[in-house]
Amino acid sequence: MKRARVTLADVAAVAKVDRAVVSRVVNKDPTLNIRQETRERVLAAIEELGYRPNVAARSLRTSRAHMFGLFIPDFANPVYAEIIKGAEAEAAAQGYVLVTGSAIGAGLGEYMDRIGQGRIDGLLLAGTGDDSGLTAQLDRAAIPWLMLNNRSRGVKRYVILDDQRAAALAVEHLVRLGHRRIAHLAGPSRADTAARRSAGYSAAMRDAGLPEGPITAADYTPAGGAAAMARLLANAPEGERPTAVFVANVASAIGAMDAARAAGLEIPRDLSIVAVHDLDLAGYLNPALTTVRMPLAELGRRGVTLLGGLDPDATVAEVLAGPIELIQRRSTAPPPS
Amino acid sequence: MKRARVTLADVAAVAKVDRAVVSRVVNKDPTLNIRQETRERVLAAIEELGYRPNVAARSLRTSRAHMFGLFIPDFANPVYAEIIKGAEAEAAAQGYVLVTGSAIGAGLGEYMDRIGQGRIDGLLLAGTGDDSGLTAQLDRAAIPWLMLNNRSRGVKRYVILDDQRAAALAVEHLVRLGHRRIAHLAGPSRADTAARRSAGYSAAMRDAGLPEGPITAADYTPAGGAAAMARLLANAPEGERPTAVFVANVASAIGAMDAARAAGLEIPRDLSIVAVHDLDLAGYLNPALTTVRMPLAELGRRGVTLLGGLDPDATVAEVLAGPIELIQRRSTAPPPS
DNA sequence: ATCGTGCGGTCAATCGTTTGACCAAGGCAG
DNA sequence: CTGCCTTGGTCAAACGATTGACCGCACGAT
Repeated sequence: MKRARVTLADVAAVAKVDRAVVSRVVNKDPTLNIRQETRERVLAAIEELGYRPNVAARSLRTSRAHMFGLFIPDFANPVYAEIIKGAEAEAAAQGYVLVTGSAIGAGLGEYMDRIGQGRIDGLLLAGTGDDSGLTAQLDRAAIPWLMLNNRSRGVKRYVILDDQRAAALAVEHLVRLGHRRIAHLAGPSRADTAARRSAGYSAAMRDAGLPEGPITAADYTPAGGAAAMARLLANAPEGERPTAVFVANVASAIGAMDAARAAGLEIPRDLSIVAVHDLDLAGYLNPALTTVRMPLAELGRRGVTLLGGLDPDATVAEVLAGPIELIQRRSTAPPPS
Repeated sequence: MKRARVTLADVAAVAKVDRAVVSRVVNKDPTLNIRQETRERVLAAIEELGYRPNVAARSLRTSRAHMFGLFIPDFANPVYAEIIKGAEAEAAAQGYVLVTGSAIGAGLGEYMDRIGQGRIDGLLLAGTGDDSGLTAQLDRAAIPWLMLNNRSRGVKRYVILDDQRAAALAVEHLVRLGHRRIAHLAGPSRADTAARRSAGYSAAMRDAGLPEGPITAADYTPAGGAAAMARLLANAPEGERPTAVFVANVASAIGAMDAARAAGLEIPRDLSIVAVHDLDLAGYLNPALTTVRMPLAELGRRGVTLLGGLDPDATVAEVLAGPIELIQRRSTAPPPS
């Protein structure tokens, strides 16, 4: 069992050529002039020895790490799982490795310290609030970065989804069912997605000629959704309780449904619920949750693509075109008559 | 805006010392003899220039990448999210970066190719079936590896949880409630966790003096759980339908509950359900799901710890001691009388 | 006067790849 | 015969950090 690592020099020795030739063969250098026979000798030697290029040496020399970073707030949020999948697939297609890190314990700053200098060629920031000190630091290190699904103050590089349209789709669905008192369970006030969905809600209500219902902020978690729904129901004057709620996030919606049940309401008979982001899970809930599907994987993919050919100084402001559709299930129905 | 990266040599020049001194200061080399004043000059220069060590150069020289890999089947499975969290926290504590990859598209083999040689110092394999060719390849590359929550044929390095005890806890809970016909919705037949939970189920049934109920295999997904539950109910002779089901995984359980409802059963009145793995979500389902909590984050943490000081040839076979507890919620109740 | 030793550093080889520059031999045109 | 091009490679200097070996000086002991 040989376990000393095999280097270019070893391969070169076996193939009886210079290291340079092996390197150029490995990297398919088009400027290399080589006899077919020699090339085969080299390839055979590589195969025989099981040669794999040493990435450390390679990236020291080329100053490209062939890695992208993806920073997310929390792995437990399945919304990010979709984004990761898309990003990972695209990174793999480009021959890059994706290293996903979360805000566990420390924040992005500490993550960057661990990542160190020269470990990644670009960084995707998903769902991270604005931290202008940090983006400045990234700029100083000349690391291209891009915000996913999140803009923040003064930031000039992001790609987002059309959350406004998603919200409108949800509201229009409720309106079509006959609802007139439609509340909004929004996301946390710091989140840009929350703001965009709220804007979509407001615009759609206006378009439908309806007055805005109560709006309550909630974390993107079941617990947050439950608490917010409880508050929303407690504050509604008797007889003016909303007949439907547009929830900004599917995780909150799960908690919100539970809180509504705890308040004695039956879904969808007494209250319709529709939420943003379609998860596998949504169809198996009780009742199955009506959602708006967003192209999350596509967002991850697009992020990596952009990062690939990005001038560190470039400006990117893109709203991803992609299918956004309403998935109707059992949690929405006409209002009680 | 200076963006040429600053190297040891730059710092050394500013501090008017040799590169070696700077290196030793950065790495806190205990053999270094240095005047306090000089050390401060060096630290000041580092601060002033914003020096960060270049990881490529460092790992080329030391042949340690300060990265661990973690390979999982699917990011969308929240069970892995917990493991990742624990592993990431521990890796961070050790000054390592965790690079988590999934089986997207290609398998572990292709992942290893992208990771290349020398990019990671160790690899954690979570929930990956046996692939002896691959572990052999890892051994050849002298990369320490460890299976998490999964043993496979002939593999001598793993750390697992006490799934057998978890299963027993669940079954005992059902028995205590008075159930006698307890079915088992197992995991996929290839999964080692499924086998261990099934063994726990069988042992607990035996201990309780009860005959094993029907056992059906299901993927660890809502869809898999739904399909399996439908099969299980269809196959049960009238009048001998189980009054409770022990489900091997929480994701399957969500689907299983839905299928039970679709068959006209009410939970827990007609059928009690208890599942392995406690997720945040479980408490907000309708009805809230009784689960067995497993120390998943601890598993990830322990994996990294072991990987840290691991001789590539060592044998590890550990059952993680950690709290396993039943979280009783609304999905379990005494059987119909 | 000599030796040893502790202090406060310096020197330079090394890790494995990449890549611009260079070169020998053969062929062919003038 | 000379000059020049093409083919098929070779040479060696980087990339940036680490680390064992070494060194000059001062001081105290013998």
